[in-house]
Amino acid sequence: MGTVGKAIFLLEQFSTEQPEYGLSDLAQKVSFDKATTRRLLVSLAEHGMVEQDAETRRYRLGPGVSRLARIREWHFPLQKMCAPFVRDLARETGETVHLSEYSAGTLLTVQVELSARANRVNVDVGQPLPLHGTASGIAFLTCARPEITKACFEGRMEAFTRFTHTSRDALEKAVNAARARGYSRGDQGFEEGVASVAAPILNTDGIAIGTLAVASPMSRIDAETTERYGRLTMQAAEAIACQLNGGAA
Amino acid sequence: MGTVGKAIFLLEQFSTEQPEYGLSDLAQKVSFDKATTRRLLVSLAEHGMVEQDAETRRYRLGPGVSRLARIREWHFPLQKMCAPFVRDLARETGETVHLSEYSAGTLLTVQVELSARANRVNVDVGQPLPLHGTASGIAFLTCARPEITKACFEGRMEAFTRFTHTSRDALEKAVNAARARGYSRGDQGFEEGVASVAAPILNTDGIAIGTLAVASPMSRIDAETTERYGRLTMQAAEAIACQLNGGAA
DNA sequence: GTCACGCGGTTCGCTATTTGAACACCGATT
DNA sequence: AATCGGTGTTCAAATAGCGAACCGCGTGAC
Repeated sequence: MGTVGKAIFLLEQFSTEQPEYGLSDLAQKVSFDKATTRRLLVSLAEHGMVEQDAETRRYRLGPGVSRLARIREWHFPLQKMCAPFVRDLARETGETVHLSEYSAGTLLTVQVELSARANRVNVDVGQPLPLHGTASGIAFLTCARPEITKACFEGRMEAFTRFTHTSRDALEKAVNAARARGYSRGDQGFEEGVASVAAPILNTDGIAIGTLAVASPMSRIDAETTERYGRLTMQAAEAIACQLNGGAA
Repeated sequence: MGTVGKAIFLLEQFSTEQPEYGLSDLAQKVSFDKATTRRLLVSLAEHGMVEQDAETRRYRLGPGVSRLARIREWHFPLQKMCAPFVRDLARETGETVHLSEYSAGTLLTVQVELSARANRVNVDVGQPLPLHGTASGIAFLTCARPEITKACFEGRMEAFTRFTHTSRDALEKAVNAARARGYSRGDQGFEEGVASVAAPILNTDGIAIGTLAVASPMSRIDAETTERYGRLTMQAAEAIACQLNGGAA
């Protein structure tokens, strides 16, 4: 791994559950030398990508990352643009809706609108979703760049539940079915008792950049509602794509 | 400059005005070798910090930066938290209000609420504000970490207008006056015809992390309104700090 | 058509940067 | 005061980065 790879790897250790690290913690977690870790952190800190608490000496993400993100959101306002669609879909279905964006091998949850019901599916912002094991992932694979699909098919497929597709064959079948249908179904592939539908959000070239998904407890779901949610999700994803790309159209 | 420094420097070239670069453009802009630039970009792309348009082959900021920013905002929701205060202050004053956060030597504009008046001051999100030349900067310096103040006093002070403080003496006087007053005044130090007041936002240690500022056209401002806006800004900044740090309190 | 230019991308020997074990430090805790 | 858990620093060894020169491709001039 190159030096910048390591530096970014450090940044990626920070999460909502673990937003701060001491030097040694972090060095151990990524198994770099303490000295190395420190030099990287100092470099990052010089540019505001991390900051060190003056008192506790612990490190956390700095203002620099927010700055970069604002620049990106400025000319590619995925989140802002999708917010109303996500809300509407959540209202129409009464279920948890989440929006994900593809990044470096997985789908990252960007936005979540939780169901108002007591029995609901919880998804966290920032949570990565495996391509092979979720409705979102399968929807994404229906229109992903060939390299990505290939890498996914050829990689190891972890089994999250006893329903997870773990063979290339099974996955390919699921993807093809989803492609034909226009939306994907995920039956407890990632978490037992959860059924989802998802549709890809396409860019101008017809390549998926992310997905929109509805996740419900199995108990509330039958073939008919699945179909209904699937259609709604698909329509919302298309509307998003339309606004993202065309503007008007 | 170390390798990670260079990598981040690349990221910092992207801005709202110039959100995309070709390889050669970028290499020339930062004056690195093309090969170097490319290697860095590839490393960054592997982690989603930049992405390359499949068609035009140009590079832009990737989803990775948004992800990191979301993690940061999650446990340090500066922007979300400040939004209502910024709006209220804008409503009370009828002028443009902007919130900045300190990062790597300057204040970065995080949020702007523009005045509804036709004749108003415009500030862009992401715009960096020099410490020595703006009301925000001076407010920040009243409670900055000593190293920062020192570096600023000893560094070169660019003159943006004929009113900019360019000597250590003048700046120090302005900072001291602001500290005594509780808020800073900036009279056309950055842009002619613009008068601002600003107050620092402090962390638990009493160190400034950012500023809140009101910017008005000179024509609408007199000593009395300046004083009024100053007080309002100060109060809002204190309220923000209180909520950021204490929670309740 | 073809020539030359500009562009993205790649190669490979040289060298400077990074590396990490060992060490120094500082503040709590016993 | 001695031990522990942590941050931060040093320096010879080695690894990773560097960049001039290179390829291949598309484009526009002539």
